[in-house]
Order: sequence, then structure tokens, then C-alpha cells
Amino acid sequence: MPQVNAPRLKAGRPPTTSRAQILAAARGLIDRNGWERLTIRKLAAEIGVGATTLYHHVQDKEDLLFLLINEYGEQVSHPGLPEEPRERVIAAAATIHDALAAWPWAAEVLTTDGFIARLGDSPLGLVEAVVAGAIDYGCTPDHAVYVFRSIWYYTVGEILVRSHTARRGNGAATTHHGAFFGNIDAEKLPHLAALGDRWAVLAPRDTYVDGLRALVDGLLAQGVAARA
Amino acid sequence: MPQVNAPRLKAGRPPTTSRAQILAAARGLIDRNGWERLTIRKLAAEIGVGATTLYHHVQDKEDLLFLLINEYGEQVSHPGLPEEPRERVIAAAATIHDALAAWPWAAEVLTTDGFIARLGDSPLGLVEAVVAGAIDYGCTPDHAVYVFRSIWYYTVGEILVRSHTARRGNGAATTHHGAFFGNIDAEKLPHLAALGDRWAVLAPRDTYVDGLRALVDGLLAQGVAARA
DNA sequence: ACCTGAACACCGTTCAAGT
DNA sequence: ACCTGAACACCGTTCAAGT
Repeated sequence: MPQVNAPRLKAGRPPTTSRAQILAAARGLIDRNGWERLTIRKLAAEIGVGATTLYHHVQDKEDLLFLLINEYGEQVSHPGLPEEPRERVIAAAATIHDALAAWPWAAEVLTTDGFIARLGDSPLGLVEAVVAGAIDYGCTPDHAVYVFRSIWYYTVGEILVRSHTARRGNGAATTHHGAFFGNIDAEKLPHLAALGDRWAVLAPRDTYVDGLRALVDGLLAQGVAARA
Repeated sequence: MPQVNAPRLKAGRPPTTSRAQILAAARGLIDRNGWERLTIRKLAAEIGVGATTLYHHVQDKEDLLFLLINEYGEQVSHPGLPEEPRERVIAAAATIHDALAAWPWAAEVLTTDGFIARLGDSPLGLVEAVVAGAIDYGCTPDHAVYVFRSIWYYTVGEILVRSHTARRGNGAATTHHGAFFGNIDAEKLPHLAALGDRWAVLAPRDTYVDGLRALVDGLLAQGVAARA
């Protein structure tokens, strides 16, 4: 879309809608109603413009979401990361996690493509921090990429499971006579039966960083073991 | 829907559509066209029945997908799991992973609710195996639930990222003059710049089990450390 | 160059009516 | 009890026509 990025002088009718305006309105709608309720038609109505007008400023809905994520990604603050490599990996991953937790729909979109090549420099800075931390710890570059990918899987999974179950509330958990598990076979599933409702108490706990530490410890240990 | 589960004798018009028939047709359509293309209307057309008829046999589309998953879950084979607790955890998790890899849409649906309470005994057997393995290793039941949840995040994330990027192919990876990362700032992102196209080579590698081992090692170590 | 309404090809779901 | 078509309230996107 070169006509959008590099406007020529003295062209025809001047624009009344800008890409920035569209993104701002989209962001407002998502923050108010949730991303699953964002539609092109509602977005156009919000701006006060025909639905089809938006297609002059973005390629399609997916393109719109990517633009939005990159805009959001630029705003994610990069805190001063620790010097120590392992702690740097953990801090960078936790920053990614917290950014996604605030905008869980981004996690959903980020799984839907080879996204990393399309991210801007700012969000990539956190990817760089994870990779650099692993290398500084003593991993090979190849292993560092594997470290990042593994952390990414864990992080995305946590975000998606958490955001989806939060949407529904705990109502479904107590469908069958107050027990978390329905009519469970205590013979075949003794530990789950013994846990009973305890599962529902444990499930909502935020254990992201604990699990992250476990994962990173294991990944880095593999990295230095492979060197020997 | 008690009228479906417990049919009374001598009721009115006999059914020409059964829930089993609907599930079989749905499964066929998903296997042929992918789950994102399954619609109630197409499913009804496949069976040769009005779209609205399906609502007499399933509550709604989500209910249909849950029924399908539970049916599939019953068929997942439980291989003889290893005796050794750590290996049992890994083998059970890998079985869950492989089942989901064959039906990635199930992973998508399984994040959309407090699913675990609604699963049948057979798929829960693998959850039991993970929890039992962690406890046998020396973890508390509470920690064992945390172990399962962490593994679940990692597994679901891997499945979703992998299935979504597979759909698109690697075409998007080489948009900008053959480089995986677009126009990257080598000053600010030295390690990513140095990796360059190597990332695209590493990304498709199946490292699920490796990462799982790293995660489980870390999680179990935390579990026995907490005991001391 | 930019914007528009009409139109296309769909969705999931409800509901009154038929058998 | 089971099945139906019509209808409701939506979608994303294309395209010829207007300014």
C-alpha cells in the first residue's frame, strides 16, 4: 500500500480517515468490548465512516490486528533487565508475559502466523534479551533459539488458557453436586478423586513465574551440558 | 437434554437423525476440511437434514465440539507407561501432546473453558498419570497439580503455535529480501541479526520432548526441594 | 485519491408451524 | 418427538459508481 505510506502531493480527494485514527478507534473498542467483538463494521461505525472505507487503509482484518499489535508492542516498556544471564532471561520472559496478559487477544493473533518476522524492533528487543541471556549463560546460538521457542510455547499457553477460563468464570466447575470433577471413577483415577475440589482451588493460582523458573533452569542446564 | 439420553417409549415421530450420526459426520468434515471450516449449516447439509434439526440433538456448536473431543479422547490409547515416576510424567504428557497434535483444533477448544471437569475418564487417565508420577517422585499433591498445569500450558502453547504456523507455510518468512527478520536494527538486536535466516531453519524443528524434559526436570526438582 | 451503498456469500440461532 | 423453512441479527469483503 505505497499510497498510504508515501502520499503524493496534489492527489485527488483529501482523506478524512487516517490509519492512525482507525487504530486508535480499534484499540478503544477492544479495550471496552473485548477483541472477539471487534468487527470491521462496528469499527467503521465508531469512526462514522462506511465499512468499506477501511479497506483503503488496511489490507484486511488480520492486517489491522497486526498493525495494532506492533503499535502496542512499541509501547511495551523495557525495564532495566538484570545483568545475570539467567535472571535476564526470566525477566525478559516475564515482561513478554505481562504485556500479553494485559492484551490476551494479542497472544491469540501472535500464534496465527510466523509472527516474529513481522514484529517491530521494540518488541523484538525482548526476544533479543532472552536469546542474549541464554548465550551469555553459555548456550550456543542454536540452543538459545530453542530456549526462546520453549519459553514462548509455555508463555502463550499460559496466557490463552488463563484468558479463556477467566471469561467463563468458575460456574462450570461446580456443575455436578459441588464436586469439581464430575462422576469420576475413584478406582481408576485415585489421585484425581483424592484431590477433588482442591483442584479448583489450585487452578486459578498464578504460577507463571514459578513454572518459568523451572523451565529456564532445565533449558539452560541442557545448554551447558551439551557443550561438555 | 434428558430426552436424548433417556428416550421414552412410544413417543411421537421417530428420529431420523442421531447424535452419533452427527458426531461421525462432523468428524469426517473436520478431517477433510479442517475444524475452522466446520459450520452447523454444512454439517446439516452433509447429513442431508435441515440446519435447525441439529439443535434437537446438541445444545449448540460448542457443545458439539465438546462431545466430539470426549469421543476422540476415549479412543486415545494409553500405552504402557513407564514405572519410573519422572519417565511416567514425560510419557503421559507426550501422549497428550501426540493426541492433540493429530487433532490440533481440540487444543483450541480445550483452552476455551474449564475443560478438565468435563472430560471423560479415559482422557483423565493421562492427567492422573502425570499427577501420580509427580506424587510418586516425592511431590505433594498440591505441587503435582502445579506440575500438571505447567506441562499443560507448555503443551497447549506448542500445539497452537505449531498448527497455526503450519497452516500458513513459510511463505511469510522470506518477505524482505530473503532475510527472515525484516529490516532489523543490528545495533540494538545483535544476536537476532547474527542469527539471521538461521532462525527460520531452527523454528520448524520438533523440540517438544526436549523442552518437556527441561520443564519436568525443573518442576520435579522444585517439588522435592520444597519438602526439605 | 478517497469514499460510498449495494451486493455477495456466508455465519449461529430462534421460533412458529408442520408431521 | 422430531423436523422444517423462514427469519433475525449478524459477519468480511468486493466492486462499480460517485465526488
